[in-house]
Amino acid sequence: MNTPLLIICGPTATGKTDLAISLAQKFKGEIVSADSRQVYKGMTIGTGKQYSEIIKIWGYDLVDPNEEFSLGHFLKFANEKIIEISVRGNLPILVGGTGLYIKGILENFETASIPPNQQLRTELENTTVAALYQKLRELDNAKALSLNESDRQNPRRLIRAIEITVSKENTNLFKEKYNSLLIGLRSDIGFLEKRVDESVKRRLKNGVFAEVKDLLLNKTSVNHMSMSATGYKEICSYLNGEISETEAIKKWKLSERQYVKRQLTWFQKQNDIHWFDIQNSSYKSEVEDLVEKWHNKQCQEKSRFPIKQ
RNA sequence: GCUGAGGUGGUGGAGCGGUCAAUCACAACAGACUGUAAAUCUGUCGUCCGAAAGGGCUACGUAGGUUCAAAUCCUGCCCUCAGCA
Repeated sequence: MNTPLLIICGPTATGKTDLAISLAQKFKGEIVSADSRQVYKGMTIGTGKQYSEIIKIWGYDLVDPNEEFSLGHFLKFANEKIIEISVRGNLPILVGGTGLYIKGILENFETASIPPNQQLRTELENTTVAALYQKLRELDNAKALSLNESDRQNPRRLIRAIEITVSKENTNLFKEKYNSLLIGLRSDIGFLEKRVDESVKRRLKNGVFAEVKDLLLNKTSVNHMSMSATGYKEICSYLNGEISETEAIKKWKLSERQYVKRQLTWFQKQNDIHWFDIQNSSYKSEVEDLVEKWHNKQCQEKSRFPIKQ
């Protein structure tokens, strides 16, 4: 029998973690965060981490903001964590807004374990998209043809595709299979925008500016991926004197809204998500009912086919 | 009141007689996504008809004028900004 895995996804500022905590209490769960920016130490206020005293949340503070972290690291970490939690007899709950990370857990990404090839990336840095595409066609024509019009013009994707063809690494390292239930939280865009604005306000009050200042003082490079996070990016521009404080806040709010839309576009396309509107006052109990049914079924099967973990 | 600069699409800002429905950027809208994913990339973007090719209409403060042709030249008027009174 496959490991049960409860997943809570959706755009930012929908209360995913709050919901997860309450479900974890009810169903004896532990949370694994699927968030590409909460992995960085010291990025707490801006990324909206919610440390909980009652429920363990894994996946926060995994690396320094100057370190590399990406899908491959996440899959390794999260898959191990989920199994551990399950072995412990608890329910693993994966919570987050990083769509690719969640997809990576659910599907088998064969090439996700191939690490970046820095030398190659530097070499190809200034190559035009046309030339990159041409190169990919020579190396792996099938792959090149499989790319859509958008990706054919995306240097980052083209370089990665080339990187994979050149790689000698073993693939297929993350091969877990889960019995998952996906819960998606969302609402109409106007409501979500309001929530996002409030959340920005709250984080300002909680001292994000000071947090970013500290990070920069601790030698975090503005060019590092961690500092491309929404809010951090804008605050860095302000601290570097490129824009005013008011502008930074305005841009931050804007980026948040745009991010919400991108997340909605992504998640809308994913299959098997049970969607709940957070404006619906009874959504929490509806989620609980659904999870309970699913959870009971998992438990029954477990007792019917007991296997040694 | 005088002098100088300027008024362009949702915004910033090019254009300075024809190839202009107007470079570009931003916003907006739609979308893509298999180790950077809170990243990156694509398409649309005055309006109407059309599946498309294409066509019609309305537009560069405003009213006139010059010209075969005006966002671009000239004049009046109305605004904005800067300097002087």
